[in-house]
Amino acid sequence: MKLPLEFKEIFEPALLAEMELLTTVHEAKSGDIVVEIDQTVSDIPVLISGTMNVVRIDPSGREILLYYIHAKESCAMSFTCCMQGERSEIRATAETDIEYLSIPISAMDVWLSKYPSWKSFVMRTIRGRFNELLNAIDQLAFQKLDERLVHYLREKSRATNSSLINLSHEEIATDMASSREVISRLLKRLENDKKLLLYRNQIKLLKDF
Amino acid sequence: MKLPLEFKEIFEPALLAEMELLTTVHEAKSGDIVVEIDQTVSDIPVLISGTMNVVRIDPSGREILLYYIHAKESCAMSFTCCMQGERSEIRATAETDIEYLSIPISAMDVWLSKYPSWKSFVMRTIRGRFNELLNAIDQLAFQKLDERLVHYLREKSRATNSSLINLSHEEIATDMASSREVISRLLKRLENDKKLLLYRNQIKLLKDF
DNA sequence: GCTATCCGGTGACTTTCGTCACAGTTTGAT
DNA sequence: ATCAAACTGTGACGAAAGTCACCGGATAGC
Repeated sequence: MKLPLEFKEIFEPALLAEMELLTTVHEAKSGDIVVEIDQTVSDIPVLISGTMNVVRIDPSGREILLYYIHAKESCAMSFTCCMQGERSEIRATAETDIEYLSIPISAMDVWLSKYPSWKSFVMRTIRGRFNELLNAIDQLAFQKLDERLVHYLREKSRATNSSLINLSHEEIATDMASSREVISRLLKRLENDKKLLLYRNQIKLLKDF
Repeated sequence: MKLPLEFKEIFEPALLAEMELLTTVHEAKSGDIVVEIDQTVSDIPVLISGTMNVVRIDPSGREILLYYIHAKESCAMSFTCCMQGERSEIRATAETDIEYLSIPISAMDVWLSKYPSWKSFVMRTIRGRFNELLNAIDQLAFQKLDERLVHYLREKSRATNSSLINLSHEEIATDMASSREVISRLLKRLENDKKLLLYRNQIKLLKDF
């Protein structure tokens, strides 16, 4: 039995049985790319454990972090994308070490008609991603960089389940489509405000962050 | 026969027959709100003719235009949202006078399992909206306001199918989450560059816009 | 016609953010 | 141990965008 217990609460028994037959469990190490941009997606990952991050790289190569995918969630863009045989617009990377179920597109297509619990899972996932994107848009359109930085650190902390964040200022700047010096300064201000502590390649979030 | 010819190319005959029975055709005037924020959506609009716009209003009331919906397209957010009985996160407004098919959620749910052409329509729509949102994010994250303004005017022109744009600078500023004075100045610069002509409540885009 | 309101234009100023330059420290490779 | 590379900190400057103040002209309602 490869499926985790939690899945039994989400999916109906007949579907679980098919899953046992048709899907495979994969692992990836933190940093591994799971879905690459321009790749034609033929299998859909559903996360069993760990976290993935999803990054957009625009046509001229500029990069920005969109959101995280947590356990028991999946990549909505991949659904819709591979169902039409299109290429991925985003990159999904393992944020932590992860385990995921790889679902062949053929199965996913059939299940959509056959199993209400799968249909509802797909719709829930898509809805979740829409909301994350709207969130990202709110952030970009309305928040100043210092607020965005706080939000970024909170999400990162949640994604890695730790108040210790292992990133250089440069990496944060890339995720936020900003520049290293600006991020350094904002972080320094947060440190002065006793919200966090700065180390080399590491940030410790304090209680009242 | 209420369904437009174009739909026959998209949907299979059996589905078209059900559509005739289960759906109703509605009209709305330019400016009418079709889907309101926080509204629980029980019917999904599929555009027959005209254009709708989709606007996000963040929790603190700030507003930004996300994208347009053209004929033979639908509102992906509504799909996923109403399938879960959730409330809408966005507002859809008639940009021009429109005609649309109103599809009860119950039908839409059944069709998803029953008709491949409907399933593929839904997936195509969702994919399209994802791409529009990614587009909006690219714009916000990477483009300067003057480039965004040009992009905005192009899209508006496409949405209304006219090179004459009837908007005050204030309205444009709202759509772009910016301020009136800034937009006025940028428009003036575009006029000096012979890209457009400015009138009261109206902008005429020139050939080499 | 008269007036209140809306709309566009513009100068002056501030804030926010990005860029350049450079320096000191840590780290890793040889 | 030495040296190069990576990381952080910071001052100085500039560009982009937002804000404030005010103006004159157009428009709509009466």
